[in-house]
Order: sequence, then structure tokens, then C-alpha cells
Amino acid sequence: MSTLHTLPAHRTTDRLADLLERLQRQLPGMTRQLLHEDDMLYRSGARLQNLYFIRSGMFKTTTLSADGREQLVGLHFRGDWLGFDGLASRQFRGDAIAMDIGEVWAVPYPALLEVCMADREVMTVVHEEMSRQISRDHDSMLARCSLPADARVANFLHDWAASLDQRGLRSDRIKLRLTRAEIGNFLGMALESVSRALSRLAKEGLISFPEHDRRELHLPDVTALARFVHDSIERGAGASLKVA
Amino acid sequence: MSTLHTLPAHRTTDRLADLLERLQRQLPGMTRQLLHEDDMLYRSGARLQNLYFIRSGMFKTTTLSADGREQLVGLHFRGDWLGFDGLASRQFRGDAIAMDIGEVWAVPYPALLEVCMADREVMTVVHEEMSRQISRDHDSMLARCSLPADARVANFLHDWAASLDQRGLRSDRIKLRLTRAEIGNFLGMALESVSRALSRLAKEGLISFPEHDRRELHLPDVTALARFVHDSIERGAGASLKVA
DNA sequence: CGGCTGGTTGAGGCATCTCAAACGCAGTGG
DNA sequence: CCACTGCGTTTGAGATGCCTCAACCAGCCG
Repeated sequence: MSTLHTLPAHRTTDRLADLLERLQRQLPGMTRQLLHEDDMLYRSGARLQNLYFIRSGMFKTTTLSADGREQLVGLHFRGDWLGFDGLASRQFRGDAIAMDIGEVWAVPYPALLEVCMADREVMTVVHEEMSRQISRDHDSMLARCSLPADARVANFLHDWAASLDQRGLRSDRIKLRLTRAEIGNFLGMALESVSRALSRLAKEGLISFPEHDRRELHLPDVTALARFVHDSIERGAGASLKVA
Repeated sequence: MSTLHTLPAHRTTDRLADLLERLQRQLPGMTRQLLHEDDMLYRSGARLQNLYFIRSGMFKTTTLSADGREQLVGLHFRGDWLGFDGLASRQFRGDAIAMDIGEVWAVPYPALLEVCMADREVMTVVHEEMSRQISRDHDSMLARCSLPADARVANFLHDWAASLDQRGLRSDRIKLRLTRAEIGNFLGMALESVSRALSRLAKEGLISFPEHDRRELHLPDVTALARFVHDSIERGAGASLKVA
């Protein structure tokens, strides 16, 4: 959260490298899968056979309600796992779509269970990944419920940058591979509001569109973004419980 | 979801009974804990030693952002697990508070890992519970982002009733153990809006306050509630992606 | 009694949504 | 090559749903 780009080590990456080594040795059933932009890794309703581990690329996941509403619920990067939400019902509850050329490892769930039972480290890593997903979802809820539109967009960009940074990628430049409508759907606001929020953030100098391609944007100062989010809480404390 | 009170069997309960039997045999370190209304099971920042399995009662969990905002993120009932979100950091990320007199089993996480490694069934149940939590969170996000205020409250009550029903409890009567402010915080709206929404739902006959205690409410027809939620989507499709 | 907490309701304001128009761009087909 | 179309984006103007502020009520407790 706090000091974003001073984070030196990439905690998770090391353990994951370790994990993957184990998996590779112990899971001959694991297969690689290459995907292009807009390829579906899995779709809602499909039987869950594998969990997916992202080696490279970005993915978006959606959820589907009983009555047909659909929402973008997450962006996922290298090192993330996909499919946890389908474990209980053995059936995916939303789609996972590549936003870019990417590679995943498809890990057959029964085989993964096998490895977990043999290898404590693997099991804890799996648990921790699920736990992290839950935490991230909770943060996501909080952001959507307690921030005004502009701050919600700023927070969205900030989180994205933090994800990139955490993985050692450059975080001062983001290629938005989402339409304004998708961002709006993700954040719970109208596409026009997203567009306006981006325009305002640009006017404030918090972001800029150097390429004059309105999906390519620069974040000159990520901490300023965080500050902007934080400040907009002070002004109106929204629906948050207590600002201790 | 769909045919709410016709659900006869309680799928999860059976498997959990089974699981608990195993746990009890294999986990002497597991302890029972009794809580009264407003007791804190754990608090944000505390080191995670145990996961908690709810034997009876209701619990609410919150999440805390880096900058001090707090949000109610979940209600939990008999058969649910608490603490998953803290596994990754070995530290709780929010509070868990009893809303009633209740009993939990505190399961030392290292011991649980041990059992998981020995007992495949236990491990899959744990995974499935985490998975279910993720799914529920996603549903929650969707509801908060795509429904207008009244429908959000209706959906909230409907989910609550569904949870009760799933556990074989009577679902036509809910004792709200939350203030309007907490409900608002949970749903991302002002407490006055919650109050107004409840009044309107009562005027529509979808709920009633028989006790003239405004926290005790009856749901004469749960399917009507579901219909109300569904209908309010038609009117204005909110920020939902596609209404296939 | 008097203060406190929680709930309801009204009035007004504002943030966001909706509707609408215009633009750039890419693809397509004459 | 040039319409022509469709999609994504921006921006404006007006409508509105929700929030804020405020008053009031009821129950509870010291």
C-alpha cells in the first residue's frame, strides 16, 4: 500500500518459483496453454477440471448472477491463480479472458490435491493464494462502496500499478486493455463517469495520455494517486464505518 | 438461489458433520469457544493462530483498509469458517464479532494443515469453503454495484433468508442484529437510505415489522423479494455488462 | 428527569446517471 | 479512393437517486 515503488523484494515470486519447480516435478499432467487477446480460458458454467496459474499476460474474470447480470470482478497477473471460485461447485461461476497474449499452466485439480497432500509447502501456498484472493476482494468491495467516482478510478489505477510493481514490472505506464464500459462495470459506475473521471485526473496532472491513444496512460507519480484517494476520504467519509 | 424454500437437503451440513467428526478425532488442540453478543472473536491486526468454525450463532466480519476505512464485509452462520482472509499474512485483516450468543471451534491452523495432509476429504472441504467464500464475495460485489438502493436492501434480506433456509432454520422471520448504519455500511449506502428502503419495502408488503420493534422483521414471501430484485434490474440495467 | 442511541421522515443539494450529439478510427464494400 | 458503418470515447445538458442536514420520536439507562 504505502510506499509503493520502494518495495524491493518480490516476496511471492520467490515462493512461487519454488512452488512451480515442485509442481513441475510432481505434476506431469500439468500442461501449458498459450492464449491471445480475448481468448477465453474458461467460461461460466464449464466444468472445472483445472486450476490455472498465470505465467505471463493479464486476465480478467467476471462473475454471473442467477438472473444474468455480469460483472468484471478481477484483473489477474503473472503469479495469480484462476479458478478458485469454481472449486466448491466444480463448475466455473464466470469467465476468464486473456487481455493480452499470455501463458498459463493448467493444473488438474485432483493432481494438485495429490501434491498438496504430499508437500506441505505447496498446500500452504495454495491456501495463501486463496486467502489473498479473498483479501483482495474485500479491498475491492471497500473501494467500490466508500469512494466517490473519481477516487474510485484513481484507486483502480493505483491498484493496477501496485500489481505491476509487485511483479517487478514498470508501473508508471499502463496499457488499459479495457473499454470505459468495462471499467465502469468493474467499479460500479457509468462509462461516461469513468471517462469524466479520467479527464479530471488528467487535468489534475495525476495521469496523462501521452500517446493520444486514450487507453495508454502514464502515472507520473503513483504516490500522488494514493494521496488523492486518501484525501477524497477526508472530505466526505462516504459509507465507511469509522475513520479512526 | 432460485427455488428458495423448497431446498430439502442441506448438502453442506452433512459433509461438515462428517468433517467435524474427523477433526475432533484428529485435532485434540481444537477448543470450543462461547461468545456473547458483541464479543470479538478476533480483531484486525491480531496474529492468526486459529481458524474458526461456527457451531452456532451469527457473526459479522469487517475489513480495514490501510487508511482506516472500515467496512462490514460479511455475515456468517453455522457451518461457515472465519479467518480465511488472514491466512496469507498470518494476521487478521478485520474483526469478527458475535451478533448473538454463539459457539465456535477454534482450529489451530498448523494442526489443520496436518490433518489436511493426512485426510484428503478434510482438505477438499477446506478448499471448498474458501472457494464458497470467494463466490459469495463476488455475488456481494455484484449486488452492491448493479442494484439500486431498494433492491440492494431487498437482496440483502433475501440472501440472509437464503442462508437461514440453507441451514434448516426458519427463513420467514429475521432478527436484524445490525443497526441501519451497519447495513448501510455493508451495502454501500447511507443509513437514511436503508431506513427509507425498508419503509418502502414494508409499504409494498414485501416485508413487515410485526413486533413494532423495527429490527424484527417478517418476510411473508421470499420469492416476491427475489422477484422485486429481479424486476428492478429490468427497469434500469445499472452498471451490469450484458443482460443476456 | 435528562442524556444517549437508534430509527424515521422531510427538504434541499449534489454526484452521478441518462440521453444525446459529435468525433476519430478501423473495417468493409462499392 | 471514398462513402459508410460500427465501436469506443468525450463532452454537454438535464433528470434523478441518493446523500446530507435537520428535526423529531421512542426506548433505555444512569
